[in-house]
Amino acid sequence: MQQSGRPTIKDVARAAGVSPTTVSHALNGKGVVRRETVERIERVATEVGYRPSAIARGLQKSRLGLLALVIRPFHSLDTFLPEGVDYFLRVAGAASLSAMEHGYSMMLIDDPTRPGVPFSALAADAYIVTEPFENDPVLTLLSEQRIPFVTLGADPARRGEFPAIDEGADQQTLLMISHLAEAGAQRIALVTGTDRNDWNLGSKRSLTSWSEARGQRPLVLALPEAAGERVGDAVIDHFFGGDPSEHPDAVFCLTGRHAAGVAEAAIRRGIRVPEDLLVAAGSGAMQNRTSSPTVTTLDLHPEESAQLAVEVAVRLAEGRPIDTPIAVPAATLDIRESTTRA
Amino acid sequence: MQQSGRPTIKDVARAAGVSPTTVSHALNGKGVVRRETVERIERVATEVGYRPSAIARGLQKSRLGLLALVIRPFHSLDTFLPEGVDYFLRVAGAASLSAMEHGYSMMLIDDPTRPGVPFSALAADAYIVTEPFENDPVLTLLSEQRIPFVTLGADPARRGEFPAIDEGADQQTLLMISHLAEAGAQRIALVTGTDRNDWNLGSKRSLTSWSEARGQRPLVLALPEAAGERVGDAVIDHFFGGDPSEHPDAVFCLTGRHAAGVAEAAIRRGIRVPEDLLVAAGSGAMQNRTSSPTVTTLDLHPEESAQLAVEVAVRLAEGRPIDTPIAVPAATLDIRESTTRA
DNA sequence: CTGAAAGCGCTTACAG
DNA sequence: CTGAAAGCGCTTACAG
Repeated sequence: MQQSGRPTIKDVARAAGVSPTTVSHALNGKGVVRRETVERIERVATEVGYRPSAIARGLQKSRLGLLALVIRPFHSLDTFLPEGVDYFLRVAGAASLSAMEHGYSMMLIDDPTRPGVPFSALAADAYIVTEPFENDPVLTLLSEQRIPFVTLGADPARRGEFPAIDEGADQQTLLMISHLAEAGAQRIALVTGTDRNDWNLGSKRSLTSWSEARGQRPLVLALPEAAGERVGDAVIDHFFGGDPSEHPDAVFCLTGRHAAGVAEAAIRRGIRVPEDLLVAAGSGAMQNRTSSPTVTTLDLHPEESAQLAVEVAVRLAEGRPIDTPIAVPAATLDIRESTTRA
Repeated sequence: MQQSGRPTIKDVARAAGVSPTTVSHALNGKGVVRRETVERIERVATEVGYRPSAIARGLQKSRLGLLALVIRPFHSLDTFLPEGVDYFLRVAGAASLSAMEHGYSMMLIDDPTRPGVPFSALAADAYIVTEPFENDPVLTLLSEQRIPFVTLGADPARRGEFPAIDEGADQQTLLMISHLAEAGAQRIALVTGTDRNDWNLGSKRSLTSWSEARGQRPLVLALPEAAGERVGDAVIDHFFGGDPSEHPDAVFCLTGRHAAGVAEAAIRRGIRVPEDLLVAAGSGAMQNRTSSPTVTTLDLHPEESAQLAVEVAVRLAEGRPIDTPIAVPAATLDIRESTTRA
């Protein structure tokens, strides 16, 4: 029956005394097969432990039932994911679960344009690319190969060219700026990461124009995402080094860990939070809710976005139309102690 | 050339004026092909944007270059991953990265024994199953189908039957018990989760025999993992309700979030931590390092374990022998304020 | 050095 | 209602 490996459709056919065609029909509910035959085939199939090969089937339809999530900053997050970088992992978890609900599996991959990537890394039916870089080569590759994809956040240089779940980082930044201003901030500094994605670039643009509209020199500093809390002193040194009239009274860090470090460093150096300095984060890290003071963050709703991305990816994989523009979950504020003055 | 979809090996062959066989040989460095021919074929291949189909290739070798990570408590973690459940996500991240380094992609899947799972969920070359349940049907399925797998933690009912990265939860528990005893604990209570995995069952066994050896009635309580910090009051009520001579002076919670809740509830109710009560966690959550007091945890080294699991899975997928027993990274202690008396 | 043929395990017109 | 045949895109003996 099964000489070396798994039983195939032929084994089932032989054991049931029918042709492979009929087995296929019976098991897939295609064509017309007599009731009894179907039942016999099903019985035999489970007896011999038959399980159709996803690969062989994939070859027909050139679809594997596989989605891929490209976490763009995977490597800048460091070989081992630092604790507290919740955002991408929450996206990955939600996306995987959601994919299964749609009948797909989800692959987690790094950059598929690197030489020597596994072939399987390009075998997915559709791709979700999180936080693409400016002119991201991954998007270029996928679109050249006509492989369907959707991005989570836009390629800042090619916004609108590709399907995207994208509220716009500038939009999100504005939400936080307004909150800080309402909370009393006159001079807001921004700390971004260094990856050239929309999240970093768009926020900078947004803060810059806000500052300039008020006749202020924009206070912006870019520091590596992976540096985490360690950036605290560097940020304080940078913004509180020179002319006191140029000191910010609020610091908005795009990453939660940067914000945690800044709040800690400020307090350690006698700058009270929130009395002297408001501190807020773009993408919340766990410690922002437990630190003292707790830190105000944006909630980017990673799970909802991931679910939406999966939905779009599935439609693309199946060649079905997508609703455009895609309605995106809007960022909301989690207001905490660090921006709440008594 | 490429009528509807991607170019195939035939398109390349035609464009290069050779047979598909020669293209295959040239591109894979198999057989003997003249230098110039190889170069011409390579040139043509990139010109037409040819990329071999991982699926077709997979059909030959019945290998896709795909690994799968089955996160067993995926659903008990809830549809959306609660923040702070670091452990499994760190495993997932490290495993995905490590897989790519070995030339494989990594799929994240939920229970592949559920009816209606995508076929692709069973198409991986080898599986990693994290924290299998007692007599886990996933392991039964995989082993029946002769699909290679390795577990992260053992099936408590079938320890030793399958390849496993497994230090043994009882071992790990003992490490923490010793620490608590050294820190002055006389009576240690244990709070486990409710999944029937080795982590929960082995710890209970370990604490039970330790208590009984000292002539004490074991203090053990099982509460759902997903309840998180909310269990705090229930735990305090349970252990501090009755006879004061039976009150614990240390609580060891297997999950970090349980521990965070217990410490918070204790303090709120006038039980000082660590003076009156030591609190510790098995698997650290982020907030354990930032809460006040910070909470002592075990470090289970999820990244190293994940890497090791990938290595084993790859060997299994390729039919290579594995070193047994597998040398496992030992849990270590992260001693913090909650178990440090002045 | 190169290619025709068979085959991997399925599905899908098509014919009976 | 059932099956023989072709084909999905590759690889791999084998023959020339």
